[in-house]
Amino acid sequence: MDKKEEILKTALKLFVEFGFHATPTSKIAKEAGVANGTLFHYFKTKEELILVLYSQTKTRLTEYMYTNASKDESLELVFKTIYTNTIEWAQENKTEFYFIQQFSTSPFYGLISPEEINKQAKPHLDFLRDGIKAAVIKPMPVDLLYTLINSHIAGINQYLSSQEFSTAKQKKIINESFQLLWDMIT
Amino acid sequence: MDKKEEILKTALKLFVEFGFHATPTSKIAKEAGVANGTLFHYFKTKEELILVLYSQTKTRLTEYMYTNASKDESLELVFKTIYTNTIEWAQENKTEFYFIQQFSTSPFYGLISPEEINKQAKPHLDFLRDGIKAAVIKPMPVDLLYTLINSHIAGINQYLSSQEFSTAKQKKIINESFQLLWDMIT
DNA sequence: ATATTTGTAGACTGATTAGTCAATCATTAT
DNA sequence: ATAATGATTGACTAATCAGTCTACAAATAT
Repeated sequence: MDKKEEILKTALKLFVEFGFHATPTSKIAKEAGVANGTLFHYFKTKEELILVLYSQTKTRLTEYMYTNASKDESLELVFKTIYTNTIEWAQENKTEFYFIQQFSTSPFYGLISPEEINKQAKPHLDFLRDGIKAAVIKPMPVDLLYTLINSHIAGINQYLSSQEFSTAKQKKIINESFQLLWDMIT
Repeated sequence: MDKKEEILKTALKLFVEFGFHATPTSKIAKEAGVANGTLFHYFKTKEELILVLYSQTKTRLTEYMYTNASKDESLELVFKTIYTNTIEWAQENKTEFYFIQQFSTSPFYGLISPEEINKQAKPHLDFLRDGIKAAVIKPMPVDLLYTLINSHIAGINQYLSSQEFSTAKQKKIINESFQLLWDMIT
């Protein structure tokens, strides 16, 4: 399954660089070093390729978010770990993160089933509900909370990507902006 | 200049509904009720049409943001007016707002000159700098502040668009989320 | 009135596109 | 060994695309 991976990897890169509109399948195949037909062997249509790419990438991010977030710790610490993980992943996988955003604000997003969207969001919403029940997080609609947190993270990430920061400086920004967010929601 | 407006209006709608990749100029012309050649009379290329559409729409939003934000009022009140204006505009011009987001997270955004980006952001950054000087807003990089505020607004707007709220409920959400943001940055 | 520019039309084109197909090649199962 | 299955190829096609061109109409200037 080496070629399939190569196609996905190349497609991701080209979509981010040139956009969906200006990335022909022929270019993807060529740059991936496979024949035209091979692409369509693995993906029935260009659209399917795009959708698979999104689901896969989004899943990878979601999985990474919860690494080392052991439930034994305090709610704040777990939340901070998830927060930090997310920004770290975004910084280390800029193309992937940008692709997720590009996809999410495109008409393609409407093709993702509500089930899949809910499935992706569920762990986060559950976590926030726990936080409210424990009277740590302010009582408000979890959907609103979730959107607010996501937007905040997107913002921080945009800022971190806009300039070159040293690792130390970067850590400082992440810590401080976490505190802003945490104070806002608790 | 009726037809030019019609082309822009139709293009906006179609780009949001189908995306850049799946909106041929022929479809825009047809739905706008003009001939194919007319579109290219007003816009040299499809790309130019897209760029003009963005600049125009972004300018309209920026102008609307400052309506009734008289500098005589307190900083908080001015900021709240701008905040409320923005969300109101976004809610009343959902297609336009969505287009701005779609464009901003697409490779087309890279074609906007730094001058134009700075020009659009300048009034906002100046305002924030004043707020910091007046010791009202927390001292931090204005770029970070700006990004954070923008993201917050995008989030609230997304939430407001996700469900149908009554006008009263909507106002309540806007007020409360403003308070969250204001507390966060002051 | 006449000339000039500007707006509008839509048929047309050359290039490009997504996707197909028939034919090999590689791998695994029998 | 032989059969069967899946992977891979690249030439091919039918459709579509952005953009051109010629012609004419309307408005404006001289």
